[in-house]
Amino acid sequence: MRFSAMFIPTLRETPSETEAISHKLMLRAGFVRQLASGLYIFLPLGWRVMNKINAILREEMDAIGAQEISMPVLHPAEIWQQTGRWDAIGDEMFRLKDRTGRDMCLGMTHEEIMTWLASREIRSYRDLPQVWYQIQTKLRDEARPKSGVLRTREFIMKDSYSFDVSEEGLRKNYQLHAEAYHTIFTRCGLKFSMVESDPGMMGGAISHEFMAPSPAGEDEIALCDKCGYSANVELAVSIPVKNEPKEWSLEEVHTPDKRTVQEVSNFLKLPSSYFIKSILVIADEGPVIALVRGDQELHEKKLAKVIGNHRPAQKREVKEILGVEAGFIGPVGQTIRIIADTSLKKGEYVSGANKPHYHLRGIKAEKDFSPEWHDIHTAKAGDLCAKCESALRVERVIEIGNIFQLGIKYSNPLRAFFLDENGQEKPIVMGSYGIGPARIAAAAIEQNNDKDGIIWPKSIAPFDVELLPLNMNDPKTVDVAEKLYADLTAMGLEILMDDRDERAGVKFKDADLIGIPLQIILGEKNLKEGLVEIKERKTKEAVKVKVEEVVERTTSLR
RNA sequence: CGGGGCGUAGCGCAGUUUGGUAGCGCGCACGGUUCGGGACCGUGAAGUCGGAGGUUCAAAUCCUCUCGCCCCGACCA
Repeated sequence: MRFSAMFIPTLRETPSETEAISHKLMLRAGFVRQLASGLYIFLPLGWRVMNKINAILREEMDAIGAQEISMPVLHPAEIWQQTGRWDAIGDEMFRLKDRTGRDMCLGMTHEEIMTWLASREIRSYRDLPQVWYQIQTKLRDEARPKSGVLRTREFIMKDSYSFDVSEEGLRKNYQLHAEAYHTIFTRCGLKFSMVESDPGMMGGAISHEFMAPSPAGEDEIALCDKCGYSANVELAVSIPVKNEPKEWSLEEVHTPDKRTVQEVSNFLKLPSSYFIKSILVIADEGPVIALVRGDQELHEKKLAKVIGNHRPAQKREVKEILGVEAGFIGPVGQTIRIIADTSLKKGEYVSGANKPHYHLRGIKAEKDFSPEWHDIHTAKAGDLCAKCESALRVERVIEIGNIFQLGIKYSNPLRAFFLDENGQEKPIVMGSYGIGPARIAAAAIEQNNDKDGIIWPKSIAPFDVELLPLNMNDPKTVDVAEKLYADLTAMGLEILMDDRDERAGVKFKDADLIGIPLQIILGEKNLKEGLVEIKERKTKEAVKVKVEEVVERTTSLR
């Protein structure tokens, strides 16, 4: 491609109202433009990258026997009503009516439609297994689109669905997908981890997420370098570092106006890990006290799994229900339901005395209070791995893919049944598997950039090589450039030739910004000696090479 | 949905406090000089100041309403 013939609107200045590096660089380098909040236009360069990624997705999906199909984006409501998600999902679903008044929605995902197809077409165990996938647009009315292409309202997703006769078949397809995903992300040049994840509303028992480390991410994962344990902090379990034992007998201590853990900790000159944080929440069943150690944070979702929907109590409610203001509540002598984090089972603690301006020191679990024990704290860096007790690391990550074992959650309500060898009717056992190609692109930029711009991994770069004939008014430069362009193209390389009548500086700046992995620089002086420069975008290292050797050297570097 | 910020030329911004009829840099067009890391000189085009209503002799500026975008949080199948 000739630069002059391609629409590459680079920007010298960073548009304001952008935060994520990938967002800034995609805009500046002319890969995307924003249409509205959470809606992006992919320009020629951006679309080339997307297609590179999609080609890898297709190759690896085909390699595990998945078959590409294409499903509508507009769905009738009935199918979503049958699985209950029409009602379970709120404002995030785009809904509309057709001209006859029929309820419709725009697909946020395709479990329902894929299962509908299976329910109509799959009758016998002989028809199974099947794996179907598509690379298709999804629409979600996100509460908060953000970070450029990372969280949008309309996005392309590679989604595949496996259909099996048994759990065993599902596990096999699940495993195949996990392996394919490893290959895909490795090929795309990403650093990533596969972690245990919370299936959430997707349903099913087991799910994993593929996470690319980046400060622009929205999730956090806990990692153990020793035993390899890795999980989304949504469900990661950890053991807080143990306290030195204390020889305390139970006694009240006067703590005038000291309410927060921090205040009492400073006042008593005791680390916050010796305190019990008592948090009153209002659940559907009524008030519940949640206890976590003073240096830990309560994990709302873990607590929700135990007591269901709940909200923090207001200050006024604390006083009404417990008879003492929030700063001085504690577990001892309570009659309402108490859920305590398991890390409090051992040790001696300080907590509120349920009496204004007093705390109790020397509290022991089971002796002074008897709660229900659950893991309800948030795993944090420095906590110990629940499996091998070495220190955990916590990393911010971008979710680039996920895999779910759905089981019969969708096949049952949609009556996707088959007859087994014995003529027995059984629901198809399903899995679903997603990858966001735009997130791969964004994560690749987040992980590979410098002050000058993007540094694309070779596999997903919009072009293999950028040719930079510096002076388009020099006939020799143009001749050599045209020849190299033709020869390299003939070798199967994709070349972007900056044939614009621009100054050298402009071409260099744009080339670095756009981030094509190899630059071949044709300067007048070098050409007089029969030389050109081959420069790696990543290292900025350049070698001078004879014109005749360029094709060979370039193909070997690629 | 809660909190905060911002809408002035394609982009980045000043002007708003204290009303007086819109400006700078980049980009763009044309001419000339330049030509290995975002050149220089000159000329020029380009803005219903997000929108609607109001106050006023006069509104980018003050008031009311409204739309949009960004950030933090909640949410995220």
